Amino acid sequence: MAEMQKIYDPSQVEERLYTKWEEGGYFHQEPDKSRKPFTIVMPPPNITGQLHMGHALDNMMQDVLTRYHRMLGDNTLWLPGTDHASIATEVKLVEQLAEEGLTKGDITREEFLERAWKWKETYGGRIVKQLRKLGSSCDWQRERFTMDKGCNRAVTEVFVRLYEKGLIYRGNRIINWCPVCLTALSDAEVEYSEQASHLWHIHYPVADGGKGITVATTRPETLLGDTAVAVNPKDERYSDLVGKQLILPLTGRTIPVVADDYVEMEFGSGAVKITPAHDPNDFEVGLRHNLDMPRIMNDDATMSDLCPEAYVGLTREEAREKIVADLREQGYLVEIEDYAHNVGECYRCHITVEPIISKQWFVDMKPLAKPALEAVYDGRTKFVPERFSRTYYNWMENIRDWCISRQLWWGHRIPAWYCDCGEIIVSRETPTVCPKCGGTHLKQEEDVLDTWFSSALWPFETLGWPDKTEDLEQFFPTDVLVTGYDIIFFWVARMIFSSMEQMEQPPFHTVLVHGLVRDSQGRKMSKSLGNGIDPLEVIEKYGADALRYSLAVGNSPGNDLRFYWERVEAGRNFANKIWNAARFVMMNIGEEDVKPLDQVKLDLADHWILGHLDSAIEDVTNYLNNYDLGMAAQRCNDFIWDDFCDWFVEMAKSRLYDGTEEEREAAKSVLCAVITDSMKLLHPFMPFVTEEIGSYLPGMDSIMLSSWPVVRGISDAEAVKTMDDAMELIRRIRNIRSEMGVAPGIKTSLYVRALEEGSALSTTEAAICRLASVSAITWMSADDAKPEKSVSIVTNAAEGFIPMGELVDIEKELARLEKELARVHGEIKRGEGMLGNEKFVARAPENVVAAERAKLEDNRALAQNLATRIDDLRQMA
RNA sequence: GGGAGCAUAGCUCAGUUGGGAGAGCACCUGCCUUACAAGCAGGGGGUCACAGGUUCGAGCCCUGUUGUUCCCACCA
Repeated sequence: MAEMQKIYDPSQVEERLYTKWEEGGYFHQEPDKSRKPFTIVMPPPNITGQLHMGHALDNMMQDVLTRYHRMLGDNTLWLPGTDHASIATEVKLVEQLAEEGLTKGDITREEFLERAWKWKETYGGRIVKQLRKLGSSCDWQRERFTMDKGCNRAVTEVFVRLYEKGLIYRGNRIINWCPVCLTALSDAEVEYSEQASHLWHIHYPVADGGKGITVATTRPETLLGDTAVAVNPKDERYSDLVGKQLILPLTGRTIPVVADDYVEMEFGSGAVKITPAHDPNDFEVGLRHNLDMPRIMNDDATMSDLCPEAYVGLTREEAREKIVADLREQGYLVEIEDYAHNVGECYRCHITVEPIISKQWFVDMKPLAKPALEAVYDGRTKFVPERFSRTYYNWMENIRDWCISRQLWWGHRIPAWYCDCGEIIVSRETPTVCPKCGGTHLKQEEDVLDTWFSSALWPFETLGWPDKTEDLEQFFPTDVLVTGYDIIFFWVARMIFSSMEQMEQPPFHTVLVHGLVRDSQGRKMSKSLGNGIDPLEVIEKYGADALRYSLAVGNSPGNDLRFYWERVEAGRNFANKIWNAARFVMMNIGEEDVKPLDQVKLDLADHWILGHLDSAIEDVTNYLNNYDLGMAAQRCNDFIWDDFCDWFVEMAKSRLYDGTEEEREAAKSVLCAVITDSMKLLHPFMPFVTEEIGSYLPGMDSIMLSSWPVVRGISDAEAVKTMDDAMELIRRIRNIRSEMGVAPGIKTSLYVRALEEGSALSTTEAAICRLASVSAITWMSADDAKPEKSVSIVTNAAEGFIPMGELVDIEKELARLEKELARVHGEIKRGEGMLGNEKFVARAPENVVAAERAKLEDNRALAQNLATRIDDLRQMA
């Protein structure tokens, strides 16, 4: 057997073990109908991405669950993959072109895609290599890519199905346009931030004379596209002007005054300029009043030739400046007011988006949203923590149609073809003739789909859908989705409605939500701030186990956590601690066989540690089942460090060094059993060090492939209690020594007043002496103490129960709780005006009420129990 | 405007059926005790934001207040 090093060095271990696991096929399992499946699909990182702390956290959590379920014996699959990240990748590629002095216009689509695939080959593997460093036990044999052939087929299938159902349509609508990426964006892809700006008050004179109207705007450059001024129909100030024409300054055009409810009378002057082509609200007004919708900006946000000649070709910023100057000069500018308002930016390039009318493809969301909402309402999918379901409701109930077309090249090209006759053909296969006119001149849609369209299908497209594969049958629906709260809208919501539509069931039963990893000052880690911590650097310095530990301990579901090097250090220290504990065990076991627990005579300390091990197993199992990873990790730490290392190992030394053969056998057996189970419990969190230690343990091939520990129940409760007394005794002696300033090296004799004659404590006397640094214990009766010359300790085994008053009327308590419950649920009852005009009937309360009622019944039973106990105690007293 | 989170020891945070106020780091004291100084033993330190309420009992449940962070909506 190899000698264990004094200090655990992860760099000597991690890569070797990972290679062993991967090449040994440890991560891969074939579908096995005889076993319960457990499936996680990995949120696919972007191929443009580099591993960051968010990935580290996300993947640690998934790995913990995966390793746990694998050890439970489930048919476990963690399916990895990467995302083509349409827009993000295209941004990179355009940058790359720019370095060569080129633009997209200089090369063909085919050349561009060739570069993209090449880019994917070069950099796309980077992130998956990095994920391996974390110890991620995902099945790389099943690795997928959102743009591989299978995914492309799934995307096409879904698109065609939705189109045929009338849920995908093409239309002229106002959308968010990024003038740099030169593509449409969905609402979710726009980020808003408050910016200091101005409110410009501009006077629009009446064409046939009269006082005119002053409007306020944050965007004076859009004036050139105004086709009306709107006022509230109830606003008496303007009632005589409705229907009249106003002069639109700088243009020589006249525009009508229209009445529309959208206008708030109280804000500003109560009159709004209407630019239908460049503002979502104005667009709606424009539709209602049949207004012209001139697009006054080009795709790159320069002023279009629908503007007066003086402005054509200016950028929107230049146009604003010139227009304000011209208005001022011509006397139309009434006032400039400071004003802060929210401005939308492209989530990729952070340029201010321009709302623009454009012909795009959309998904009709309302019919899809309804089943997706129901799935969460009735608990088929649960968010952990639960509060994120409200975030989800909030978004899904107010869902708007999803703009899915992107004017990009890198992505799934929309499977639609246009015939010269005007017919649109949406088809799974490339069509050759137009079914309407028989024409053969068909041109495929240039646009690609939103990245999230393919991500939305991830839980089933990766398992072989639309084919009915064995994988799909066994592993779908998946179990847990682990992700940050920041992409609930982008991704989770879309996976749920896509799965409800295509698979007629939710894609997973649990969404485990985690927070963001922030820096030590609580700031978001970002490239621009330069405050990001590279997980690979952490791994290099302290090991993947230490990193994982630092992300697990002290983190509760859904909450952000701050990154601290100190925490990683604590993880490293813990790894080293257990390494040395194992080293101690191995040194003492030697080459001899270890007897099974049922063949040795257990002493007090054995019963005690085995009892504590049982409860640790129980707790850790429960925590993991409840997705409370932080608590589970903490519990492992506490048991191993405090109970096992600080107490049991120390207690066992007397027997190992000075004990009889029988005592040595027992100590070795227990040490071995406990360290083995400890490594198993900890393995999901710290896979490397536990696996490495496992390789030294007798009869252990791989901790990773071993089975999850089970409660033994062989510990004797009385013995545990006596051991607790012994520990208390030791603590008191230590205290007294410390107060008296007696160094540990100086052994004193100890007189203990035992409460009982021949206490069981005496069997562990040697260990107590050792831990308390006393040379001997003299047991005395309670009457014989000689406190003045010796340390006198009294153990009090019968100390204290919780004093509890009389429990009052249980019925009253129940009634009160129920009243409260009714009120609470009265408040959260939802269902007003959701999904547009369609009234959605919520059925949240029924099952919640049932659950609450069950809880109350439990409470009641508990209360009755306590009352009985108190009665018993009273009678005893 | 709507919604959610957070406020517990000097710092960062745990605390899930209401009954012990805790961990890591920092600090103080004593220890190189043959697994581990990346360690061991002992210790100081908190009116659990504030005010009410329910309860025999509240960090935990209810109401309100203050401070703070975030998400959604976007009244020009």
